[in-house]
Amino acid sequence: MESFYVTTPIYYVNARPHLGHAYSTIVADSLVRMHKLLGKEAFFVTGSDEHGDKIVQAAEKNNLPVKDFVDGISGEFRSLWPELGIENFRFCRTTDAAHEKIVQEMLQKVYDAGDIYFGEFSGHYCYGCERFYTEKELEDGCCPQHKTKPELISEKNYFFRMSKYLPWLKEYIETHPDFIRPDRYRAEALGMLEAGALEDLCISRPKTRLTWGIDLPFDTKYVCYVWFDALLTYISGLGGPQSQDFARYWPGEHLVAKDILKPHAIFWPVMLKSLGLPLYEHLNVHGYWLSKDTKMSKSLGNIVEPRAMMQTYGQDAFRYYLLREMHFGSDANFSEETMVTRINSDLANDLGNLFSRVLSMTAKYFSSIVPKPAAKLEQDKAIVDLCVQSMQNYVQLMQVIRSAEALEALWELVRALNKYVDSEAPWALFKAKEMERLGTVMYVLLASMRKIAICLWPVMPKASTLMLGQLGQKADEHTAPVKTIMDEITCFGGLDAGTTLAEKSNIFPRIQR
RNA sequence: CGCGGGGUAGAGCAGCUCGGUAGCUCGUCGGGCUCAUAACCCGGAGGCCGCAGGUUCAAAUCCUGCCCCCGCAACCA
Repeated sequence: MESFYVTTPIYYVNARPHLGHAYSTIVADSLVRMHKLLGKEAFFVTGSDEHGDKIVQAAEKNNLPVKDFVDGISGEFRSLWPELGIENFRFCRTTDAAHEKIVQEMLQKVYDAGDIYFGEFSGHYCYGCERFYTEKELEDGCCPQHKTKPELISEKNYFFRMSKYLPWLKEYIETHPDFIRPDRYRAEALGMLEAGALEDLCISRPKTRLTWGIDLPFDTKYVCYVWFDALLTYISGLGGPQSQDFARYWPGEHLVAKDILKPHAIFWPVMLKSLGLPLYEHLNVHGYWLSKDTKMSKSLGNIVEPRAMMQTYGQDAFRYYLLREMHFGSDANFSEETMVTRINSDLANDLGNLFSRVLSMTAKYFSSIVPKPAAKLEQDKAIVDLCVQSMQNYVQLMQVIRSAEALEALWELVRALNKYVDSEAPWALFKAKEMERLGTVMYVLLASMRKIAICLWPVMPKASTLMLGQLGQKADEHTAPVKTIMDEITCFGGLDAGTTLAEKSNIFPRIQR
């Protein structure tokens, strides 16, 4: 059986989960479900990044021991996902003993390969902030926080010979056009390399400054830099390079937001190269959810709570909205108003109403039993063709994480079916007692609806399951409804005549404003 | 000249790689149907495609300049 592996970022636990985290993770889940629908074995790794300065500071602010603090936030992340219909994941914490062990092994390996050296670094250090500032961050030569002059201090640290691999990386990105996608972020990454401004990466922090981290195996007076630690989760989540899962699932896909492009586009490939491991397949970079064209932030008070949205609008509708509204790569605006519009027009009016009208007609005309189709006319064949077309586009686009376009492609079919109902006017056929023709029309509709329900499982697992149930199909939200969707694309049947259906349907009620 | 993205109907977006009737969703106006969740279907109105030049028989699409918005800018999640 083929396999598929994807990761979300390993979320930094200095704050609670917000909309952006939810989006990344929902995309990962829908992608995994899509691949399961293609008959593959698939899962994703997500988790929490728990080391570093910021965490220690956040814990202090909350008057909690660091361990208690990270346990709390990490737990919040972990428990949120199932509420959003997200499953098929392994949740990894950078404080897990297994992870720490692998990080140390990897550090030792890079060290032994001669890619780590001990050197001196000097910079503007603010004792108040306990961090270095760059020239440009300083305001009139002073720390922007404390308005004091930072001290120019030198510190001995371990450096990773990143520069050695940068020419290779540049060429790799140039010769692999979709290694980083969409294209704009590939250009951005090349820009970082172009500038020639990247130097070797400092991968240690002296314990005099920070103890909350993983010890360097070759010098216990230092802990590991958080990114070096966190990125390795993508491998430790599989059990490390020696594991069976690694052999089976690596290389996989990465899913990140644009703010962490650099570590994933530059640091990580170089680390993998130095470790002698295969590079990931693709780095898939998405944009930000904005609120009124502005970045969401705690200080502005425009943070969107995913749990609250889910509770108000429902898990499926929330997932649909996020996956339909954001064109992967670009920023998108989040607002409840546009969400309600989407839910009402796409889900209630187009899809929900289609189910409602067709099921109630089948109840009226055929006592809710799937009729046997007779010979198909031109207009019926057109629907069958469109089914193939839409599903092909949908599956193809979902795989490259263009869910907005994918859903658009599927909705072409939904709209065409509503149109077909109108043009074929089953109620007129019924009045004219043309039962054979009526049976064909209803069959075409019901069989198409079944296809749509199957397609939607990755996006709306609960609704998909409900729809399939109403169509007399066995389904549950945790298991892909068919062995492989490819078989469904090539053959229009799949719904047996004689199947008993639900008498009515109200899966997506309109939201009254 | 730091890097990158963007400026297309009232709103949100696609089209730009490979020039040739400007497209989609929502909204709006008019009509149709009656199976349905006041839903569905058809038709209309609405755009000098940021500005100014250039190339071309022809430019939203290629080139040049300018204006405006947004993000990023070496240990920062």
